[in-house]
Amino acid sequence: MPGKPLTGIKEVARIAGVSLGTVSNVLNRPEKVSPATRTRVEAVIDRLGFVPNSTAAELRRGHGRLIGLVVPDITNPFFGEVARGAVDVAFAAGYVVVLCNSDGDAVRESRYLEVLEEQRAAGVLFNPVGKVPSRIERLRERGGRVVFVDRAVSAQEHCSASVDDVHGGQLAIEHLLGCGASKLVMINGPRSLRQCADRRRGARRAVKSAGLPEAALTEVVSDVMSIAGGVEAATRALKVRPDLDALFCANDLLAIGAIRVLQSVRDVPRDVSVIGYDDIAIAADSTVPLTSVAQPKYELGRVATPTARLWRRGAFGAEQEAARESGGEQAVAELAHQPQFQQPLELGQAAHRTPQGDRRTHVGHGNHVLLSLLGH
Amino acid sequence: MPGKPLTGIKEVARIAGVSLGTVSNVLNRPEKVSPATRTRVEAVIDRLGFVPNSTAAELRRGHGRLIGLVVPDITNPFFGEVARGAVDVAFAAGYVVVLCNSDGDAVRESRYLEVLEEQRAAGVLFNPVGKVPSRIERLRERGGRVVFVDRAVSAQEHCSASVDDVHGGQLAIEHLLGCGASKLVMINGPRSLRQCADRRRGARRAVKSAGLPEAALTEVVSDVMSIAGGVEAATRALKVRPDLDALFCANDLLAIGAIRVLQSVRDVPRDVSVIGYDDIAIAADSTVPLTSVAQPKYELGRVATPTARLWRRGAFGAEQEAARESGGEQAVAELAHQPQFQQPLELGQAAHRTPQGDRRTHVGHGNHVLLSLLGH
DNA sequence: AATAGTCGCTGAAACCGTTCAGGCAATAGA
DNA sequence: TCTATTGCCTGAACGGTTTCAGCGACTATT
Repeated sequence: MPGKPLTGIKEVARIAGVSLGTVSNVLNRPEKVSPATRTRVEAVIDRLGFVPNSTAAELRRGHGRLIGLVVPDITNPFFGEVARGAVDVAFAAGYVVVLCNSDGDAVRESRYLEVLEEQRAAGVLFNPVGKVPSRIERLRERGGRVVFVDRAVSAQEHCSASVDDVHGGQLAIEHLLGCGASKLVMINGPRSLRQCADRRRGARRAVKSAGLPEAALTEVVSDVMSIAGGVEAATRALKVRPDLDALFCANDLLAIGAIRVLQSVRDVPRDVSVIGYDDIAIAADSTVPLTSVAQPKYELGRVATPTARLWRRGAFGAEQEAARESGGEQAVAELAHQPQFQQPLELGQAAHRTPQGDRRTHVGHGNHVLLSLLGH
Repeated sequence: MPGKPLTGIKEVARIAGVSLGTVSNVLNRPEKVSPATRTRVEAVIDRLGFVPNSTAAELRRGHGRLIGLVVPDITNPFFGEVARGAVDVAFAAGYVVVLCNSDGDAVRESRYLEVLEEQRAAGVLFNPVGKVPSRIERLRERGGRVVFVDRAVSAQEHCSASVDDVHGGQLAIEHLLGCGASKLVMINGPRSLRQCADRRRGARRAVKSAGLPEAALTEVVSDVMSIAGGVEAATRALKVRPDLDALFCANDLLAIGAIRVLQSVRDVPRDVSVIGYDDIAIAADSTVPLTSVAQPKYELGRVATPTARLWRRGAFGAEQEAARESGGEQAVAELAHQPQFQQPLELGQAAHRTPQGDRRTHVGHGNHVLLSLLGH
């Protein structure tokens, strides 16, 4: 059944007339082998179609080349982009990303962490459904590298990659005020999520800075951050604040839902300005373009991944040292400036041309990813 | 550095006062162990916080519990849904899905297949970027299970899970004709993709069946099946066929782009009926709901996965036998009727209520997934 | 009472790379 | 000539689990 009995390193060594160790060196430390021998061994490898068995290598090394990405919903374009960023970086380094879709279910999430532990994963990129599960502690004890993505947790406890959501919330409200609005509504997600709490904080701060009374901003909370949630919350918002002239939604899906409702009552965007958060592609390109606070989604994945992969091996040099010296303080690293992150990204303040004209603006974080490294 | 030296099965055996084999049995074949011993061993496992090392197990077994999912673009909601289906099934069976995003790049795709081979993946779910790469043959020779997803390939050569796209194309045109249209345009993807060719074939068939001349349907091809592609193709379509009164797009992203263009010239959907393909969630929920041919996306992933996982172990009983007897003929299996696929799905012919009223219809394949099993 | 079968368990082999102490030979330096 | 140094290679130990022949003890069959 299993085709030809797989060729192993042993067979290669025998045929090439060298020892096991030499073949291994050709594979992993070519510079240690004389060109002549190397060529000969490589020829045999090709001829035999030998493919190294990475399970064996992992067993020996004690850990694998798998990186877990645990997210609540991979069909959400936001996480899709994060995943792309993570996969790209991981892949370039010879690692493989395991997609773990917890589907908003804590049990499943926990089971995934267990599997990753069994697989001796090299690292875990984690966006928890709710509270940080205790299993994470176990994983960490065993030397597993865990990085929270888009979920700042106290820097004393964990590594994380996130953006400054307080700032984001502030940007959103400033944009709305710039449109001349004064009767503001924010449709928020559950405040137990750090991001939501932060965005709200920023929003309130912006209101205050503008010299407006606190009451100028009404908050409506939706349990689910989906289109359906937006529909429901907007309906409530119209009851609570029928005269609203601007709407800030904690993510784009909420905004899409909300706009659907608003449209049936008011002229959007003439009478009501709307701004979302995340800047998912579909929002930019949808039939009614949506203004949104851009997040460096792809970049979040990109930045978090090397941390999960090689944190502790000193690859971050200065940053790591800084974090270590301050005994677990939050290190703010603009990784965009490091060589491995030099690819230009089209984020930041940028107008976006649409067939309907420039109805849309990105209000962005640029590349500013907060990377919190823990002194383990 | 690596916390406490990980407890192995050996340690557990020693402490519980049994042999290695017994611990292994407790883990994998509990029924072979007397209740007394089992409880004792389990207690030790708990106490020590022992987590089996699956790399070792995989090395011994000769294959892993990883299933590769290779797709051109995971941010496309279509593949997102397929992934969900695959992950759900795989997970329930203790397998883990590795997300491999080839990003439309054949080189990267090939590299992924290599990694999966090195990892001795249990199976590969594959939606190739272009031609079927030769590496697939190698993989198969080694006993790797490969299943093509949403990409029917000749049944003599490979397993695949797909839907009848000829039928889908036919459904689409029938819907448009039912709306009273007669000047039809189809915006298609590259005809080198089987799906696109099939959808076109179905469309032409429907035109013919309705007694219309072939010229009633004009085809416009877009290289990329994205929103941007739709914008571009629709612009061309308006030039070629300015009087069009109905539009069929080979996927929803194309349709979204096309509608944006059409809207600026005509009243959609009053003057021009539009139908997409895939029925991605965002299309259903977007500000302008889009009629679409529903595909059982999630189901495709669900059905393909067990095939990749245990094909050859006889798990499909009758189906497998049938396929084997006919020496590689295409076996059409309505797996929806098998116990493991009994969860009801809301697909098929169904009206969809939106705030704007019933502007949207699913025209669907229902659960009918074509599963082509190969007699290896 | 002898034979066969079953049950629960043991212990060692096998899986396949990686690693590392060490060996050998050639070259450089004294 | 003798000692270091360096470059290249060897080969055995190792890692954690699964698998399987086999063993002793007990039960059922004849």
